[in-house]
Amino acid sequence: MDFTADPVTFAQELIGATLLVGGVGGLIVETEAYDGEDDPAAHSFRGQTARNAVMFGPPGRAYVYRSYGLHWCLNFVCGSRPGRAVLIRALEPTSGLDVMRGRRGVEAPRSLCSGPGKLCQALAIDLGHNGLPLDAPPFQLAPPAAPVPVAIGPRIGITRAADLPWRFGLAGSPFLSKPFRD
DNA sequence: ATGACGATGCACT
DNA sequence: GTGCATCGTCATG
Repeated sequence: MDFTADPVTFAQELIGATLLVGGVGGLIVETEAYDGEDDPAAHSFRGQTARNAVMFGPPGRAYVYRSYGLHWCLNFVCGSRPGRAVLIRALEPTSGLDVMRGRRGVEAPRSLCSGPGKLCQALAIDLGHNGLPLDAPPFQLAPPAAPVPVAIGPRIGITRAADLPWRFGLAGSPFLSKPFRD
């Protein structure tokens, strides 16, 4: 995977890619792009801080942060300029289903990783993963085996720049955090 | 030192 | 569809 691609491009390229953490995970079916200091919704919009420092480091690392005081969210730092990242929002579980069921406390595969906080719980991602390279254990990342149909829509859960169509998903997938409007 | 506010998920109506 | 848990981070004083 080309981590130097800009986030809007990279977020689309990630749809259909395989993400495993410690052998547990699945196919990436939903992502969002965050485009640095030009993007009012990005954590890096107001410059570098202790929390978002990883976003200003080299691409190809994991940026992990806590959301609403209780969930973790996973991003892939990317691009040729600092402050860019792609939020991983949902997976189609393919490996380690029982492990994920145990961590999540739910049975239905479609409820295992259908949201940024859910997938971090299912893959046991926390602050300890912040800054780790994505091309080395415990991470395994592989591009899509074949081209996939990508749906496009506005990003979720933000108040600024909420109109930008920077959410991407596997068209028609039942594993999305929320369906796309056709 | 303090206060406002989330790149959410879940239970409940 | 609505309400709320829950706390780190950041801007402000």
